[in-house]
Amino acid sequence: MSEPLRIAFMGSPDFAVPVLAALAEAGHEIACVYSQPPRPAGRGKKLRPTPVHQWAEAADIEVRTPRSLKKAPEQEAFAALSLDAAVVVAYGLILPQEILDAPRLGCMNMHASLLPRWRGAAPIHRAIMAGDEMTGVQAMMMEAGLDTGPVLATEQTRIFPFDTTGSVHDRLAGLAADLAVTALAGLADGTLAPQAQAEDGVTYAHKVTAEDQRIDWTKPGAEVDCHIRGLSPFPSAWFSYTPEGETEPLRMKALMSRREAGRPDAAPGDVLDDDVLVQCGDGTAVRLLKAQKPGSKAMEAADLLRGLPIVAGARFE
RNA sequence: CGCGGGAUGGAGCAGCCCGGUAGCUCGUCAGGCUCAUAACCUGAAGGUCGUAGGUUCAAAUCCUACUCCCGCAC
Repeated sequence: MSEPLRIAFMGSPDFAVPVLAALAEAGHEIACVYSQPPRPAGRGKKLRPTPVHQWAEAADIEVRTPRSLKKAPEQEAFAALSLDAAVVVAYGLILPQEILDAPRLGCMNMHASLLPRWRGAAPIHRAIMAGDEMTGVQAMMMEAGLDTGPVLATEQTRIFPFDTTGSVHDRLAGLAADLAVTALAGLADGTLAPQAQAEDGVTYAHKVTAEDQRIDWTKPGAEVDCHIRGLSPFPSAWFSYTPEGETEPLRMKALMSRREAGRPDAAPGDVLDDDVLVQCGDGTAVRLLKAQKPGSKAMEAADLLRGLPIVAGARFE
């Protein structure tokens, strides 16, 4: 193993936890963990620390949760850590130049896309929603711009037709954990040289909003399929369905799908058989393999259909 | 005290408002039919109806508290 470094870790969601754990496992001294402040979340509006926060607390590492790093006192406190490096993974705060400059080796970010494609907040979602066939994680040196820094190391993975944001997320988190350790070592001993990102092919992975979630059955089957898998399991795609004899529509979540052939005479949103095959806009269809109705957990289509009749001729909106 | 939905054999649900023998679809097991089958027929096993109290002659059903789950909001 390489020289142990004194580092800070900055991250918030689940995705960042394996990276933090791997760095600790590799023998680095985690001087401090920065994470988003606990926010009211979940039912009941309880304050909930981020997954990174919880992990660090359990490991008895100091956790700081500033709202911002733009003010001098926070920056001084950060500089006072006398760090070799900072590793940043989905932290959620802008790092001002003063912070970026403080660690001896700089700040290294782990990003879940093949830059310069999908700079920004939701790279995994956007890659799958766009139908990308390849993605990956990259270690890069942070600059003032949004995910614009030079890349140290890359690990790629394919996106399969059966992948969801959840499955790719977990795969990339594992890759990121390993890559962070080797990239940090390479950065420290100078064997890895940062390479500037390509100037072409820049796209931005905008945060997924509530309006992004509703399924538009008039879109081509490929898009609907990618939309469903790209938003699964979180925040999830949904559509509206009013069962026979009911007046209130149900808000149904679609969590897994597969593309299939449609029927030339069917309209988008029509259910074509008794196993939730749904017509899309370009004459192809999408079969729902996993879905969720209000009040219930996500279910395989077969389980769902036992309690909720959806037969050929039904219609999704 | 953010709003709402839910917990019933292995799975998904109905029954609850108007208390009184536990029901449906599927799965499992056994047998039958069939060249054969995830098909069909017959039969069987499997449930302290989330937990704890209360009301009642009697509670899945009414009342109270609690636990866990789901959606919205965030």
